[in-house]
Amino acid sequence: MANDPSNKVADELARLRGQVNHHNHLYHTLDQPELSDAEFDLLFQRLQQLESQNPDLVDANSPTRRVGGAPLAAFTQVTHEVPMLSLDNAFGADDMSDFERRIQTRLSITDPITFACEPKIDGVAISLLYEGGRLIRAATRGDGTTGENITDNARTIASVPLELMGDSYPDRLEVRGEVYMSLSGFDEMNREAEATGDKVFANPRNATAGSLRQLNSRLTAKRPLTMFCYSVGVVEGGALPERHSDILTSLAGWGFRMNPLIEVVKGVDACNRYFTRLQEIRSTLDYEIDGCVFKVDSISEQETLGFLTRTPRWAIAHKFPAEEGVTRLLDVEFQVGRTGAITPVARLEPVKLAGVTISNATLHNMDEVQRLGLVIGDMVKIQRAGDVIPKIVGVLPELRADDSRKVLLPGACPACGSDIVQPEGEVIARCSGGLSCGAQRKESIRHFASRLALDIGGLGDKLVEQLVDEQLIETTADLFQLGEESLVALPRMGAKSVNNLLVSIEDSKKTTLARFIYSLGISEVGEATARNLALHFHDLQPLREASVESLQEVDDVGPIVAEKIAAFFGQKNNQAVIDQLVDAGVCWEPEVVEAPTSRRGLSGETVVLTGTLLKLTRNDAKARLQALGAKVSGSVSSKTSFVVAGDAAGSKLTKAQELGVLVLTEQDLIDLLEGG
DNA sequence: TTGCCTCGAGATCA
DNA sequence: CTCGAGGCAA
Repeated sequence: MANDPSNKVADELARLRGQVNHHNHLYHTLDQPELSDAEFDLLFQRLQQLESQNPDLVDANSPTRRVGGAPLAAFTQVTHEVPMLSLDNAFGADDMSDFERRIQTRLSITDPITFACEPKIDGVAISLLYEGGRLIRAATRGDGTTGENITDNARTIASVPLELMGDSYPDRLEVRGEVYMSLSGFDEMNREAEATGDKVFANPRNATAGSLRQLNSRLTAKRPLTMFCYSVGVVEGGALPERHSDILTSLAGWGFRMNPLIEVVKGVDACNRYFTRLQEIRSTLDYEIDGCVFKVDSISEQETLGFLTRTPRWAIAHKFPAEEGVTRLLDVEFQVGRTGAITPVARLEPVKLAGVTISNATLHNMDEVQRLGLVIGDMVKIQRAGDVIPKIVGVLPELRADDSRKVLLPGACPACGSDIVQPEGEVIARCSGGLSCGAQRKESIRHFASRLALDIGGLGDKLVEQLVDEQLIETTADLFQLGEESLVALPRMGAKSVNNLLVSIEDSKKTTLARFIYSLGISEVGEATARNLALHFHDLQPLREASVESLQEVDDVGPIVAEKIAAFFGQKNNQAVIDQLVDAGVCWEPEVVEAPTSRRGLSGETVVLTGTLLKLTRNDAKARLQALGAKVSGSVSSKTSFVVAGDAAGSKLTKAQELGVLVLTEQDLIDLLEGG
């Protein structure tokens, strides 16, 4: 075998790949090229040529693949093995002191804490997963639990290592960081776009997010993306150092790009000085930052500190003060929410602020309007902080125009004309129309279909609006009675859209008790309370009959919330809608308390069974897949993780092959179920 | 809340 | 080909 010529070629390919990777790393990650561009091109072309002569020896992680590959049908979902959390925010030196004090208390020490300080890059967070030192998957952060598989796109980013350097890396290693565009790269890209008549991007952050969501990675490859790494997720088959800063050093050694401004300091005062210094040099950087991140440097201390619900206790983000803008308040409109709450919304003269054009801002309630002393026609100060929501922070009364008019709460609901009531001492004014108010009906249906509720894809605001206005539906239960005939009659609803909608309505029937409770839209019952109710009552029936007293036994449910819940189930029409939903086939598995350590191997995956299974019954296969967290669906789409094809599989198999969806045999499935 | 990409519908042209 | 809706990210 040693004399097999293909081995020699393979060796040569490996050597060239190594060289290209090495010089790529020197150029893109370390910014210290040793070859001229021409010399590098020569090397690269040699690799390309050899690969094109030996297509069977081409590696998926070859640097030549950075130019992108064939377009995807759609992104698949990825479940993060270690959730990608967000960070708590500090809004000043006081918050920073509190942060250090909390840490000292929890660790029972009084010495200053050692922190790693980093600039907070204004880009898009991603996760890179390596196995045996090879990039096998890249994913967006998504909601922190589930993101999108953007491996093809990430491969095109020159500073993302395709193969790790050295040999001391863990066998499985997930590296996290921020993808962004340098300001110079962004400007150059827009200049070119302008020259060729293409559309220009509004700001580097949105351009980055858009580039990563490109199904055609060849287009992503043309965008000037780069990344800084800042933490790790999964680590298996190898150990990392005891300090965060040393982990980053290890990462750099394996080929990851690190921000050069990262520093380790002692004590919160030094953190604040770092913050001030970064604020000063912010405008000189070639990338956008919106603040600093401070992390407890000791990993064992991090572990002792642990996590709150959504954020680690050992890290905090300190954002720079928000940019302010001034514009004119053109009008205040009133929107009606799901529970009838009337919310004033400011219509503003469009103004550029931090890279986007602001023309709307919520005002929350009339107290806020009073507090600001808002008058229509006023010039107002607006902010768009690190958070995303624009906010009116004040008025400039000296610029008040003569034709200004006061903001008045309307007496009647703008949607249905019912009286607007505001109980004494309450901040929120409400439409008294209940579900006879079209706006409230629309909002409750929209809530029912929303992602965290029954997640009916394709049923957006506009469609709900149409369905209610055309009187095709009145309650959420009516959604399940919708037929093809009535839907195709709607504007912009062709056969395809109608079918997609009906399929996602059908899919939504299989849900969880917690989602179902949440979907009902009971006042004060959000995602967390719905989950607590589901865990406490295990099924719907006892909840439907629960007394105010027994409801208060549920975690985080006090007298007020209990009263709201009991009142909701006390209404005959609510009970009737629930009956109709259950009759229509909305169902859920009995609620089991999930052990926090149990990792369900297929969660987030969608599986389709087709053809005749010989060794398993269909129901058995379905139940066992679901037990592993998979969603078993009836139709193949690009979201399908894999299709199990039994005997005499038909159109679903064809569809799967068309979409390039993985197809497993029955034996594969059995192996999967038994082996994990 | 805005900006981005994708998809499907419907218009326009061949 | 253009437009608008839906979904995603911050």
